[in-house]
Amino acid sequence: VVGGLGDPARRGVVSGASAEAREHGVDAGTPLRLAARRCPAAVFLPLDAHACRAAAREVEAVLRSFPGAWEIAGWDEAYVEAGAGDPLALARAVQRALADGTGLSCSVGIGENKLQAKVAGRLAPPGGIVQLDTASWPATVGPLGPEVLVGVGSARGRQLRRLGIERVEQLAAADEAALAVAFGAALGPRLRRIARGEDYSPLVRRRPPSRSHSRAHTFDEDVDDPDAVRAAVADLAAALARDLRRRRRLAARVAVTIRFAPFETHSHAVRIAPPSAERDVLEEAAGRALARFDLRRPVRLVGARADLAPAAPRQRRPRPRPQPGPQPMLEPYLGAAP
DNA sequence: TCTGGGGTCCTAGGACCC
DNA sequence: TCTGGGGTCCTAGGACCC
Repeated sequence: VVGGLGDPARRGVVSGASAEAREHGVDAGTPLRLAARRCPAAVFLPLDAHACRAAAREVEAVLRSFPGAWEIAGWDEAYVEAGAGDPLALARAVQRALADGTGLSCSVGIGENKLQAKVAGRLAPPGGIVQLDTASWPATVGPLGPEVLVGVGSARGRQLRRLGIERVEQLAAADEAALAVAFGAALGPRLRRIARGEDYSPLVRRRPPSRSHSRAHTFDEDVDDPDAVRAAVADLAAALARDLRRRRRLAARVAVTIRFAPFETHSHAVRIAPPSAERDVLEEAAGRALARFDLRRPVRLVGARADLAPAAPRQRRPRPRPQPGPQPMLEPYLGAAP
């Protein structure tokens, strides 16, 4: 069982578990303490982010060797464009290349768009391949619970069931106006399109620059000393400043999150002008945000987030110097008046 | 049972402006 | 004194993803 610090006595959740552990009801997301109770014989290992990142890069290198467009969608997920070729043959070739190049196995989902491919991947057994298309979608996915869809987790699944929608095919046929009332004008109709396997999102070859960066820490035991909370937030702000300087990004806003026991989460944010990655500036801003909380309750988690100023544009060729000669005259500014 | 860490996106509501 | 009808922007919270 891999997860957290690898110590089931400490707070953390399971990242991944062997088939043997999964038979005991230990799966990704299971609290480590519960995992130890369900499967006392399990060996617990810490999540090794460096090893995971290194493996992800190896996988990426293998995918790059294929001619089609590809999109990296996380540490253990990617899309490859099959083009006009046989997608099943491509899937097998990807699996072989990954096994040869990295020793890793993967499951593959095939679809006519990213949504179908992803849902197919969810249905595939470890190391297996599942193919979906618009024609087979209703029979294969229709009878399943809505949580199989991307964008429907436990909360929306619960809400759908409250509306009497227990299967994907019911969501696909649901009244659009009713969905808009329940989920919002944009999200409601979109959920219905997802249930129909409709998706026109393009492959994203280049990851856009990140919009935020955050750090958080859950205490092993709830903390009711406000000074200890303040110290933890200051540490997070300092770590954030280091991260931002390494990434050459600036914070335009700093938000502090406090999760009170047992599990109630709130956040406050303050603006930083001009944007900065200086430790003092971020610490001061985090302190101001934290001051808006009433800390007379035990705290379970502290978090600090930087909302990033737009990334500096990449260096380009120097622009040609402005031509000498008459400059265009500026429009005289006229005050708005009725 | 007791719920991590790092992200993104969407929505509701309020402030503010004309 | 009690009050419209557009907008936009910001914040906080929630849901989802891996």
